[in-house]
Order: sequence, then C-alpha cells, then structure tokens
Amino acid sequence: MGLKPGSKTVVTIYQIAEYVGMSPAAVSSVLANRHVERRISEESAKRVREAARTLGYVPNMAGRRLRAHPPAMRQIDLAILTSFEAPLPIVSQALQALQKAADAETNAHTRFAVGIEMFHAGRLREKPGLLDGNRYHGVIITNTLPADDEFLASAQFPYAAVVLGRRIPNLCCVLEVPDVVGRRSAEVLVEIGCRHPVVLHGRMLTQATAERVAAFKRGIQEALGRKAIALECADLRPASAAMTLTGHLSRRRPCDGVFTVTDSLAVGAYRAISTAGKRIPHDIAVVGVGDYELAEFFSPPLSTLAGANDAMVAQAVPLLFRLLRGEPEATREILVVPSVFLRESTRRG
Amino acid sequence: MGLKPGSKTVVTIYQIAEYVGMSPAAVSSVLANRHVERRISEESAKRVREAARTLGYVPNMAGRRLRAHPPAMRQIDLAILTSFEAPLPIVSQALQALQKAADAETNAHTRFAVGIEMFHAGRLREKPGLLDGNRYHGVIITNTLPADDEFLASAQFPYAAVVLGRRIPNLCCVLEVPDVVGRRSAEVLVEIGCRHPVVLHGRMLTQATAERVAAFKRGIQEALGRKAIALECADLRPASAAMTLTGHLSRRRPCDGVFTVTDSLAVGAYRAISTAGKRIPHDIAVVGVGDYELAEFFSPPLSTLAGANDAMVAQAVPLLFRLLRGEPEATREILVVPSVFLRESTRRG
DNA sequence: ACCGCTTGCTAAAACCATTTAGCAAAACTG
DNA sequence: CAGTTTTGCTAAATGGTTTTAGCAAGCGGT
Repeated sequence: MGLKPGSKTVVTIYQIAEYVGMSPAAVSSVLANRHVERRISEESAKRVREAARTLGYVPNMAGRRLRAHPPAMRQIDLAILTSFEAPLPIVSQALQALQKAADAETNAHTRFAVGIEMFHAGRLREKPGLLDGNRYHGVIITNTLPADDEFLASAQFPYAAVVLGRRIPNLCCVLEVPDVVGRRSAEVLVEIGCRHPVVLHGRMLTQATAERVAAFKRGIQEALGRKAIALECADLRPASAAMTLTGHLSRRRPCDGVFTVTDSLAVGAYRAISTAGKRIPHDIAVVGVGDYELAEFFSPPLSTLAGANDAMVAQAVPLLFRLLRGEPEATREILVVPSVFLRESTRRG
Repeated sequence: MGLKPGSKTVVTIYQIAEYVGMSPAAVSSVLANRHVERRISEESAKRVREAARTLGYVPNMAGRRLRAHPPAMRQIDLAILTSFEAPLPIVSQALQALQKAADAETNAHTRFAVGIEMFHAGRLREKPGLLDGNRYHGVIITNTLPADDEFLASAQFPYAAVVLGRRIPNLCCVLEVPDVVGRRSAEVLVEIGCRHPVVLHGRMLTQATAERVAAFKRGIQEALGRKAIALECADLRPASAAMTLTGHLSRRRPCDGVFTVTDSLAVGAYRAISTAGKRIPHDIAVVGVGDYELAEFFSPPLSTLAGANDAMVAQAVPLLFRLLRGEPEATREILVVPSVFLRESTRRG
C-alpha cells in the first residue's frame, strides 16, 4: 500500500496485472496472501508485490467489501459524529449504548459496525461524504455549534440521523428541556444566599450551553432584579476557566456564586477560587453540570444539574433504530429532564 | 431502510424492482431521491419507497461507494481501535493527531476517513472484520488487555497496524520505556520519606499498567528492602479506588504514600485519604500517571509521571503513514520516555 | 503415443448500486 | 395528420475485487 503523490490515475489491480504481465486474478491472489493455495509461484508473487509498491497501489475498500460480503449478510454502519472539542465521556457513553443496541440486533444476517467520527466544531459541513449517503446507514450527531446547526437545518439527510442536545427543524432530536439547567442553577445559588452570581462559559457556545447561560441570566434577573455576570473563557479547558475567573476575582469584583456550563470549567473554577484564598461554598458556591462522573470527587463535592446525558443517550439510540427500521417516527423530538444533585459545593450553614 | 428480522435473503434494488415491476435503474433513482430529475412519476416513486420499506431494504454501502467513487480519487480508511474501558482523553488526542496528519496528506486524488472504533477489553478477537482486510487501510490499536495482545501476536494483519502502549512481536509498536514509570514513582515516594508505600491498580491489567506495578514493586523492594502493598480495584473508576483505599486505611495499616497507575484511580485515592482525615502530602503522598490534563487541578496538584501519551501518539501517527506508504519500516519498535512532573502531592517540608 | 498428475496461471462471473444513452408512447403543435 | 416535444421508463455499462472453474504446458510412467 502506498500513497504516491505523483500518480495520475488511481492504481487498481488491473494496472498491476498489466505491469507484471499477469491476470488480475493472480494479482488479487497475491495481494490477499492467497498465492500459495492458488498456486502462484513465489517468483511471480514477489514481482506483484514489488509492482504494487512501486505503482503505489491502494486497495479500494468498497470493491473489496462488495465482493467479500457474504450474500446473506448485510452490514449496517452506524456512527456517532462529534466535534473534537467536545467533552468525551458523553460520547463514549453514547457509543457504548449504541454498541449494546447493535449487539442486541446482530444476528445471522445482520451485523453492525459502529464508530466515532469527529469534525472540527463549526465545520461539520466540510466533513466529506456526510450527505452522499454512501458511508453510513445511521448517525447520531452531537456537540455541534450554531454554524453546524445551520448546516444541519438546511441539509437533506439521505439516511437515519438523530441529533443530540439541540433542536434542528426536520431532524429527529433528543435534547434536555431548555431552561431547566440554567434556571435551576440560578435558583440553587440564590436560595443559599448568593447575591453576586457569575456564569462561566466557553467562547464557542453550543445550543445547549447558550441556552443554559441565557436561562441562568433570566433566572438571576427575575430573582434578584440584577444582571448576572457572564465570563467567557477561551475554551472549555480547566486552565482557561481558572485564568478567567482568577482575573475576575483579582479585580475585586463581588462574587459569591459560580455556575459553570461545563464540568471542565468547574475544575478550573475550583482552582481559581482556592488560589484567591476563598472557600467553597462559604465564600463562593459552585454549581456545575455533570458531564463527568467526577463531580462527587471534587473537593468539596460539586453540585450538578446532571446534563441528562445518559437519559438523552437512552432515548437517542432506540430512536435511531426505529428510524433504521423505517418506522414512521412518531416522535421527532424527545425532551429529557435533567436531574439535580445537590452536594457540598452549594451547602451553607 | 429496515431491519426485518424474518427476511431470508438480502434485499437489493433488484428485488424491489421485481416486486414493483420496474427496472433497478428506476428503483435506484427513487431511493437516491433523484426521481424528479430522472422523470420517475411520483406514483411510481411512492410504490418503490413502500416496497423498500415492506421488503426491509438495507442499502449496501460497499456497492454505493464503489460506484460513487470519483475515478481519480482514492479513499483511505484509518481507525483507532480502543477498548470501551479506556481513558478517553488519550484516544481523542490520538484521533486528533491522526486527523491532522490525514488532512495534511489529503489532496485532489486522496482523501481520508478517520474514526474511532471500540471493542470490549479482552475481546478484540471478536471484533468482526478485523482480519478480513476489507475495512481499513490502517489502524492504531491501543488499550488492549493481555488476551488481546495474545490475539494480536498470533494474527496476521493484512494492512498497516501500529500498536500503542505495548510490545507485540511482529507488529509495529510504540510504547513507554518499560520500568521508568514504576521505578521513578517508587523513587519519588521513597525520597520524600515514605516507608509504607501502596500501589493502586485495576483488576484488569494492560501490559503498560502491569509493567508499572511490577517496576514499582521492584523499586520499593530495592530501596526499602520491603514489599510494596498492591491494592486491586474492581475497575478504574474513582469510586472503586476510593472504596479500596478506604478499606485499606480503615484497617489501620500503615500507609504514607500511594502510587496510582491511572489518574482516575488517583481521584478516588484523594477522596479516600481526605475522608480518612489524612492530609496530602504530609500524611500520605500521592503519585499518578498523567493521563488527563487534570493532574495540576487536583487539590493539592498531583505529581505525575506523564504517561507519555502525546509523545507516543506523536510517534505512532507518522509511523502509520510510513507503513501506508509501504516504506520498509526501519523501526518496528519506538520507545518513548515519560517525563516527570513533581507537584504538591509529593512535596514535604 | 497416450494417460494421469502437477504446476501455474487465466477467463469470467459475482457482489450491488448508479448513471448515461436511448426507446416507446403519449401529448402537444402547426 | 405529420412532426416535435415531453413523459416515463429500460438496457447496459461501470466501479474494483475475489473466487470458481478450467485450460495449457510439462513431466513421469508405460
């Protein structure tokens, strides 16, 4: 196999056959390491292999698979499409659920291939083959940015697709009930006496996180009659959150409560708060979202409005299979209610 | 598209064509949503779609792709194979590096598809199509258990493969220098005065983690002339580690230093130590491995022997491309030296 | 000179979907 | 009513690989 940069046309076994003066069948036998049982002489085999290398032969998987397919077996290709920038535990969770469902449906004449493919956030439309309909039978799409959502809304998917975490017209979506996470976290902070709450978010807002920020602001406005301060971090990494919040605290702005739209941001927030010499929750309370299993291992344990990811996945996977089966999808949209876990980080007095 | 359980033979567009009394061409046009421009009547289109559903048609992607392929374009399919049980950040890192390399090699007549596929730890051999050679042009395999390693050692890969994190005869491997992580962590603990060190590991030991445990034990034996205590956790989740270590501490066994072969275990260890009323590092020092970016956000920050993952990935990806190009791989094995980050968790006095 | 065996290969079919060129009938135009 | 256009479809080729059946040549034996 080779990636010759110069080669003009694609090299097939026919080219190799011509090059070495043999038949495609012989070439195929050699390249599939079947030359012994097919009685191709070792000398010819060597010539074929050498030709393959010098010509820069790259096997065409489509051709191979087409032929290799047992006539009574169909393969169904499923994928989870997510952005590189996304929190991974969710994706892994989703894949595991998908694999499990696939395993359950696997039988003598149906088998599945499931995988993860990633795109750069905001550039989903550049992903090759997404709309060709010759790669997947079904996909679950998650962690998209508004630019991606726009693309999805305008796209015509030629196969089963479920969108996780946002609402896209014309596609099947599973998402958390909008409003709840942001509003409840505002309530939680206000209830324990916070008067100067802050929300930490990344620069790139997905629909879900944007909704969380907005709902939080609304909640604070209603409860305190005051604007919540939103702090934008460069990205979702703890270091960015720490830097941003440290900057805010060092400017001596009042701050007695933090809502982080992502748990990785909460990690950074904890660090910023402790380096500022403040204590959680007495000086500053913190609420997170629950992407990771880690929340209860924060010190002190982090209160979360569970991102409802497992629940969303639990809905999305069967929905995808219903679409695959061609069942007229009664439900185009499934809403999932996040649950609230109150821990030390919001416990005062 | 449907997954009819009863259907005997695979349904193709020919079956549909026969069923509705039309030609395969017409059926194809309809199913590809091309029926308008191909002037298939809406009525016929409806009949075709209905037939597809009732017969349970599942498109054969290989057939589709074969035909759809632009004649001067070749697609190269790369994948990272990892177990479900693995720490994901590493995998994401690897995928990102792979994608980047692929993007760099993409041109007018070569394009790449990269993805992650997962297997159940210890059951890699059950993954369908792994040895058929009709799915991938190249793979990076990581997070295998001994059972998987055994399989890999006996397998004949018909395509480019690089193994990450362990040594397998006959395959190209990239791994951390054995011995270093375990030995250095033993040294670090001993140097700051630990006399009763403990190592925490999961029940399922990969080659890398087994090596770490063994080297740690050797290091302790040599330095202190005493056996290190190894505590086995049910899995790698923080909760398991916390439970295991709490059990150990509550039995009042002396313990003044912990080495965790995985960072998720360190998370649990921190919890166990603080609930036991001990302080890090004064009562018990902790060393981890650095799988996550999170180490410096532990409180106190965790000393790590960086798992060398980025370095391993940085070696593995170019190696894979060299294999793809058919370059006679000079290097069958690349060793990477992990670097040491000493932080608060091992700083005394 | 003929039979049977081995060696080393080839021809052709098969896998499934898509597309291009074109055909027959119907509908319209003058 | 002949000529043209439109409608609605079909036949056949194409894509790359693998496999099955079988052919031709050579060799040993009689």
